[in-house]
Amino acid sequence: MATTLGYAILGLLAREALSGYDVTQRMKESVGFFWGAGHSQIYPELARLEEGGLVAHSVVEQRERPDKKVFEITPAGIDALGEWVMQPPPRRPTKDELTLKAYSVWLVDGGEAARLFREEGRRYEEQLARYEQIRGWMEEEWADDIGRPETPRFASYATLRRGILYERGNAEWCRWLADAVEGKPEGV
Amino acid sequence: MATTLGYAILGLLAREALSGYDVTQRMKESVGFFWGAGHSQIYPELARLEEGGLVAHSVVEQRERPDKKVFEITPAGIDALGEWVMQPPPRRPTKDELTLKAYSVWLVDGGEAARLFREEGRRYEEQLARYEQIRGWMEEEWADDIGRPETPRFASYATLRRGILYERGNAEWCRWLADAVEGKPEGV
DNA sequence: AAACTATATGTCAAGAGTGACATATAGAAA
DNA sequence: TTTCTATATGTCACTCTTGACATATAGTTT
Repeated sequence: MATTLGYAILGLLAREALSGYDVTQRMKESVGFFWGAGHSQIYPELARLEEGGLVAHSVVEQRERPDKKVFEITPAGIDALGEWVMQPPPRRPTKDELTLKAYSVWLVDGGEAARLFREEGRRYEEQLARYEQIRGWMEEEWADDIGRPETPRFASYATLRRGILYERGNAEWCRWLADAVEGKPEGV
Repeated sequence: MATTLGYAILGLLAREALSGYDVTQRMKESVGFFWGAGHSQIYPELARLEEGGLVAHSVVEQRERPDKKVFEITPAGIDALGEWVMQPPPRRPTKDELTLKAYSVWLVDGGEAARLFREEGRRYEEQLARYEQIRGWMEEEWADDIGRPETPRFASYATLRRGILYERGNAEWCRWLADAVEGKPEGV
């Protein structure tokens, strides 16, 4: 019924009612860790979801800000989201531009390549540190819900753990590659 | 100058001259581990690369098969590829449909979710096993080149290591999540 | 004889995604 | 006073990507 972006939005609205602007913000933080979209994709997609009866909006008038449309997920939306969750996702090729660059790294100077991959590794480590911090916070503040798979907090925690493994793997690989192109032997 | 797909193709042609059909096959194996494209994207992209002077083709007549166009990278193509490698890639959001499903996993039955994530975990483990096998083969057969960052074999080995960390992280996470939605405590 | 597979090269329509353009309110900063 | 930032919603053109359609040779299988 909906597109993948549609299900990403439904995943947010299943937690709380949001305006298109709010959805756009969430796409830069929480959900943004594993899916992405700009507002130019989000507003039309919300309209399509409403057309399909998966969400409904009401206008909220504001005094100190422009009025906004707040979207709520419908029972049909909850059903559609739950059914989509259980379908095994199609196996699409991972597209990783940094790995693609590594594939041609043999053409360039080792020292310069080391600089690039060390810098990229730093970025992954920074993101990893942010994730680890959020994880610590969640494990303290959400201690009870994290053990309950039927809560949205458990699901958020699960996706965070995925992000941590991802960033850690990337950071580790960048470090290894930077060392290797500089001629340092493995494990030093 | 070229698109990311263009650089993926140049990365292949920097190793050996290939027909469009060959490039398509490589996109399902080696390069396909971190980039993807069907032939309907590859043929027009090869034409664009040729227009830009980055590749050149010659027609090879065959008796038992249809004739083919074999593409070679030009010196300008090598230069463009090397320059692109050194540019830090734009930070695009990781798009992982399985993680997106995990974000809404709290809506569905724990037992059914466990089945899904265990099955997906198996797929990652299978891919990991394939990669580990290739790694073992490379470390035996390519032992000398793997220590030389200026060889294409080193670069291929580097991307394989990235793939191993990726699949391992995914498999580990799927196992953890399947256990968690079934109510099993951490580390059992 | 017909169907299927592998090789080989292309086009086309539709959908997904990006970045720029466009407009509006209101507070805060320069 | 002007500019900047945050909130708020939208469109548009362009590019990227996917999947189907299209054609052709030659060997293998049914």
